[in-house]
Amino acid sequence: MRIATFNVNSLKARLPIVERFLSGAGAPDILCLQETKCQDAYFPVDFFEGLGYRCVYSGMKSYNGVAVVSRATPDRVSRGFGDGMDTESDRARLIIADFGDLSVACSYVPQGKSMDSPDFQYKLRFFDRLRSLFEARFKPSGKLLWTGDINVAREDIDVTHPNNKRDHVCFCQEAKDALERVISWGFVDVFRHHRPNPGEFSFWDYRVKDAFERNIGWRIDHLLATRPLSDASEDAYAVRDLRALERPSDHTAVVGVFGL
DNA sequence: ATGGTCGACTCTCGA
Repeated sequence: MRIATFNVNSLKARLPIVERFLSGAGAPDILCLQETKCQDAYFPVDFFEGLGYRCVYSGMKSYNGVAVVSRATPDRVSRGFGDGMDTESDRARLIIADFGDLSVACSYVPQGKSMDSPDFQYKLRFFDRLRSLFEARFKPSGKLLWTGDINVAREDIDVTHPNNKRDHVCFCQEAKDALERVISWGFVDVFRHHRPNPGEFSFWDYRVKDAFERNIGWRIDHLLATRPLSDASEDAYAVRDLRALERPSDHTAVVGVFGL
């Protein structure tokens, strides 16, 4: 089965691209969406059901918003961390869906704005809360995929110009350390396992001229799998075709193929 | 290359 993650930067604006992705060859069985920017009351349920998919979602006005779209109906869904401290933003940034013994955590990790911003502290806390949630609800010996826009590039090969980004909220050591503390709970970077070479990106900044054409990008959308799940992984790839369509998102979809 | 653009929504913010 295929599991994909895609930061759509407004679901409404990207419906034609999502439709193409879900209708074509290699359509994912499970698609995790971020930055839907869509309130729950307006989520396009009928659009997805018309394509043969179920959907669960957690959005808010204007910003954030995540969803899990799937051919199968999830057995259980949770929104936010459920730690008694959830804000509207938290609930619109994390949704977990269970499909039998497979759990899929779809997250939109806060970007952080700048290292001296309170938003950056929120980002660091977000990672800590994710680790606590994984510790409490899951086991590294189970099948869990943590995916989404994680907003951290792990290594120098995950960005085009690493030396210009040492103070960036998505590349500074503090952010990397926070991500690594979650990964060290028991995740394998499935995409990097299958694609060891530089130049594999999932995000190209709109503000950089011809960023996609020149491949000036970042790998910040991740597929992180517990060992039993990564052992079942057969391939992973970024769907560059979606960027060739009209009005592309600044991210593209990243797909993992699993022998499940 | 965070100078730049894009989307949602207010006339600016977040990314």
